[in-house]
Amino acid sequence: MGNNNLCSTHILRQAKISNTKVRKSILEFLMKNHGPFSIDEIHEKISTCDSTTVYRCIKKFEKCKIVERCDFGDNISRYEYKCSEHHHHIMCRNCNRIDTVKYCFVKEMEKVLIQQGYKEVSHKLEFFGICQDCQNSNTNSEN
Amino acid sequence: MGNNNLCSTHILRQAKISNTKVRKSILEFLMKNHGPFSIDEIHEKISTCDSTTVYRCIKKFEKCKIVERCDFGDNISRYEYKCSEHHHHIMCRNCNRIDTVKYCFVKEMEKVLIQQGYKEVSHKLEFFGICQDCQNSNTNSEN
DNA sequence: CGAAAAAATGCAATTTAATTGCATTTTTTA
DNA sequence: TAAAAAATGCAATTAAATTGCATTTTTTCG
Repeated sequence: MGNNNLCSTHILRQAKISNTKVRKSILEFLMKNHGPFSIDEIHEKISTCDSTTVYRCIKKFEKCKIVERCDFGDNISRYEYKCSEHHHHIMCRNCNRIDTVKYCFVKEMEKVLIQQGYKEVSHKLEFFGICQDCQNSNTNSEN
Repeated sequence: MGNNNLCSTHILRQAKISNTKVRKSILEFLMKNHGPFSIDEIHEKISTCDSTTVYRCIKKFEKCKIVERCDFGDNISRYEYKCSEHHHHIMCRNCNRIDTVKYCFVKEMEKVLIQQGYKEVSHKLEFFGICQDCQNSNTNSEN
């Protein structure tokens, strides 16, 4: 088996999680292919395992920061291999096609997207952090 | 009944949708209170109607651009009255408290949030538009 | 290496946000 | 004010995601 196998194995080892056949398949699929994928899309490619297992693997990957979740507001979570360069996405409101956006200042980015041929461009931006109340009280709801 | 009632009635009329008791209650609640709310939260306040009706009203409001949907990646849609000034949100990763963010350049904004006392600040930014394929073919999946 | 411990998997069942169908009620039209 | 159109309540359904548990695979460590 080739380089990719070694690579995925290495990543799993480094994350200190079990190096199973299913995890390797999922990780290799995500590493070889661009763009965020839904659980269903991943499951279709990794046809050898149950979809529950995909859910569990991806959840583990997310916790280990191997993948990142993207939300496009259609109640379907999509996941992407967390590669080096910071980027965003654009989804067509009509066909749901997802493209990569490499620029990073909101208004500027929208202009570039319009130049690229997209129309009716808008964006969703949400922030996450730990608020002061939570910093003071030590209650932490993460498991 | 006071000014708020007139106001919500006017908005519904302007949107050319029926001016019902339930819709007025929901709209007035959203107009009086800041921050995006889940269907459950709205339903608890508008205790006189079925939750299905809240879903349907909010969907209608969204279509008429009276409210805007926010996604924080927890599989719960939240809705906010679409007031004049452009802004974003920050949700505490621990307690899910949601605050308003009035600034608008990503990295700058993160700095301001950190100055405001938030820690471990990150953001999610997704774009939406109509891609060239969809502009060319006239298939439109919206109903 | 090989047995014990730990972790992952498959399958079935469950949870929960959201949607749909349909009879009834309310609102709008004219 | 009567007819038409739209909204509502309730029950049932859909679909993404989660959980429990028996079985299998992987890891640990003597």
